[in-house]
Amino acid sequence: MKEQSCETKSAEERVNFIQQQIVDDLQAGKNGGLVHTRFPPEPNGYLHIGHAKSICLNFGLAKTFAGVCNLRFDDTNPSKEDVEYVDSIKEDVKWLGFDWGENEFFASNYFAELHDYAVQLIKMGRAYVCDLTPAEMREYRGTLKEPGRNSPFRERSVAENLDLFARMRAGEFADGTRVLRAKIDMASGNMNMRDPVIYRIAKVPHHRTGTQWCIYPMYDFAHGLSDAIEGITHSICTLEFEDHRPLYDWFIEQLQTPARPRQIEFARLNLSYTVMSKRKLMQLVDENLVSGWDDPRLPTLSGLRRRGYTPASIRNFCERIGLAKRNSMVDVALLEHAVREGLNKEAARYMAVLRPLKVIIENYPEAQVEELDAVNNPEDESMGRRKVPFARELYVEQDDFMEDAPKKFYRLTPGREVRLRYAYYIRCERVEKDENGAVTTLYCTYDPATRGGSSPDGRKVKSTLHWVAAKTAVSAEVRLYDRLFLDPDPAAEKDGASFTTKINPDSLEVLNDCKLEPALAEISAETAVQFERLGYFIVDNKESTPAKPVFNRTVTLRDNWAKKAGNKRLGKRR
RNA sequence: AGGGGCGUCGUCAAGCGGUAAGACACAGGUUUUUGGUGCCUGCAUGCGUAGGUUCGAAUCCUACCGCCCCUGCCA
Repeated sequence: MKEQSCETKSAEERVNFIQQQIVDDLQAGKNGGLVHTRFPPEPNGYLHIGHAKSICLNFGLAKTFAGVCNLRFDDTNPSKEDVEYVDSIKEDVKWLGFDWGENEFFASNYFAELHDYAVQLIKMGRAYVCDLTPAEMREYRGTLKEPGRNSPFRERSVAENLDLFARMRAGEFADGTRVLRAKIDMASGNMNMRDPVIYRIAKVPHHRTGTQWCIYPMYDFAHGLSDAIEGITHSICTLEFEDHRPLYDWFIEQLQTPARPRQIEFARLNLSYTVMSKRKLMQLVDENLVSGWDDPRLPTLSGLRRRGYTPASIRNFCERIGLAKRNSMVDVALLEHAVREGLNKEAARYMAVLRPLKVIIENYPEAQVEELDAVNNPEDESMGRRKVPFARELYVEQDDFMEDAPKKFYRLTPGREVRLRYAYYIRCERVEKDENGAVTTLYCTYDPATRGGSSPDGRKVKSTLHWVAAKTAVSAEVRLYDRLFLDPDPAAEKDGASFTTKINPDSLEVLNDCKLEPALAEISAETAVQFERLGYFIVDNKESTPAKPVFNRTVTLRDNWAKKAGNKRLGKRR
């Protein structure tokens, strides 16, 4: 052991606790050396970044152990599920970058087998039909501190149970009048073992099996047995299912399934400044607090996609957050870091002015237009260069000019010379204001010797501004997104106030008169770009048109100036 | 008569009896035609608390304390 500690594992080789357990199983010779996982969403909502953690985990495990990962829809409750969701789930998993090949399954495909397993349990005397009402059943169940009582129907004969269950299936009884229960232990400290319901009557058409069934299996019964049917070796789920594990094992043990899957639990992802539960996401959508499941402020995969997050950045994020069993809250700053890191390398740079301020270069020839040379991505030579038109009338950012500038402000101010990126040094000579005293136009002069952005005399300039030539500018709408909630943990509702009261009123700001350099008109809806000095943006995949381009801000660039200035007026959220 | 889990930096997270990795955040510095990027530096004598075992404890033992989950015919 001493020897091993000498060759300590590198960060790359370090494994999380689930990988460790799989390695242990493999070394113990279990499952014939195979690893087979599954990602089992219920098609009753859209996937979010918490699901991404699970997807990356399950598909990742399969990959590292040369195994397989199934996509299985856990569709055992037709009243809540819909094909709309199965379609969106498939799209999202694919987009995230995972391929389940032929391994697309549905728990509903196993309804016949599951039914047979239930019959088998009845024959073994391990399941019975119970006529208690839901209220009665609750009463019989006991409480956390007190044992439950046996149902008066617990000792029905096998023959009677078989008959009743067959008639349940045949549709003879109304919803809620009878259930099939496993006969385990009403006195168990684990509530899940107090004769859990395994089948209920629901005369509801199923999105895949139609009206073929009017009884549907419960999660605990269906899930583990579906795992067994598919030959899953490691069934990864979240912490709240930890005390369902004895039940999971019980069904598999009783029914002596050929495959013996093992359930392992991990802590689900919580992200600061957002909500992750399907119920809460659904509420935001239903109450029109957001524009839909793909609202760019939501942590849904469709929302993140529309916001401009890349699959790679999300996978990267999932890699970095680690895996453990303690409940935790990951700082959304880590997600933002992951997307900036990726986009810094990949995104082409362009110039766009969000809040235009007119600049007139008085000594620049009236009709002249120059094509100036610009680098597409300083991080990646191979992305080449482009031409940007420059002319007498330009727009710069309102934030980049201050008439009475504090000493630390080194952008444009009267009398000061700054650089227009890839263009010239200009000096602000005077300003024009409207009747309210607001600056409307900057009159500047340029130095023709500084073409390209550097001066032959080596003269320094305090800052470099982005700009767009007025004549050739493309007008666009730009949507500035910020975190949806003011509270780092809106779901906690500590003060008793609903999470919906903590929505950030500034989570969306729509700018209608933005000016883009012409090259931006050609950008496709899938291509992330950087607006220099502002952030990363993407064409809105729903509402942008060639006539009226719409860009969404994915994330701002880090901004030390705004941080230091510590105030909004000086351009905090640009 | 309760059962099941979890406590290591502001936030995640390694650590598996040999003397506290890493990331994000934060704070400095430096480079820079993006106040971006990159680079450098700093950031737990401490691992929920208290005892114990040991040459040696975040790791083992005991007792406390704190937090999360469980009483759907949801998953």
